[in-house]
Amino acid sequence: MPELPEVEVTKMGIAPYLQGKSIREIKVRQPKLRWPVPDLIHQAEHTIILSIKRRGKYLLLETELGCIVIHLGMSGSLRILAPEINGQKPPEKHEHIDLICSDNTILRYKDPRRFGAWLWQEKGTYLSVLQKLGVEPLSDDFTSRYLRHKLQHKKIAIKQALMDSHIVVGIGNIYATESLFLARIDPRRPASKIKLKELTLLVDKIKQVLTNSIKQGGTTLKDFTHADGHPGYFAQKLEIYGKAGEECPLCHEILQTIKLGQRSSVFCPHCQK
DNA sequence: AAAGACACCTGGGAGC
DNA sequence: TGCTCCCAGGTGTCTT
Repeated sequence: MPELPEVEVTKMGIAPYLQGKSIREIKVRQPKLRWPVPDLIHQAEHTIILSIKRRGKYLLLETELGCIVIHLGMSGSLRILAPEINGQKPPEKHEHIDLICSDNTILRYKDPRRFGAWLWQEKGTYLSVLQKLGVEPLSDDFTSRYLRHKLQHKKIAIKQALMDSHIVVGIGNIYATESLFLARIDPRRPASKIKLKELTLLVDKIKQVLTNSIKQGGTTLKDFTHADGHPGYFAQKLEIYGKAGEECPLCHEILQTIKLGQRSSVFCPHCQK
């Protein structure tokens, strides 16, 4: 499930193959994603990919006329088919979109659950989904003071607040679970009740976990052109995510699982207060 | 304004 | 082995 590190690694993986290339054609085999793929996306055809950026979990392919905005949802992945490496493989099941460059390099999008999105943001206009996003967790704007300000009237659990992209982007269930464990904060606590000192530690752990994860993913970049379609990132080394019922790595008590905002949450009742 | 529920979708695992 | 059931997950939108 792609969270910020996976999207960042994807960006780094595909950028060298796409930057400066001309888009010959965008082939949409399955337009029914989270939102229908807009016809206007074809405006990107015959333009140059100027740069590839990331905002939250969105990838932005910038052209002269606007931006192709890609979200991987929870099962989406991108890979590169380069003519000299793996040629022109026919698309397989769930490979919904090809972005074909004039030199025959293909950016191929696969998304079995179709929770992802391909959108078009015309130059000078702004998609509301992008406008509403909160701060980047790895930027200097993401501080304990910012969090305290955003959370001061929030009664929801701190874990849900961390996963709210209007507050801070890119943190999903995995990294929210992990960073709260590392900061030893109980995920159920009301967001407004977390002390500034705890928020400082939490912000620090979030940045640390995301940075480490990007570093690990960066070692597997070559996989973006592997013929088997491996998306180029692997399960990261996680402390407690997905380990309910196992022992806490710190105190060896049994890790508990609860539902917070319809999402399962693992935590250690002994270490996280 | 804030919080909770819900929808979207498919693969995979559990249980029978 | 094969069927059914349930769950996972991101996030916008609708309801309370």
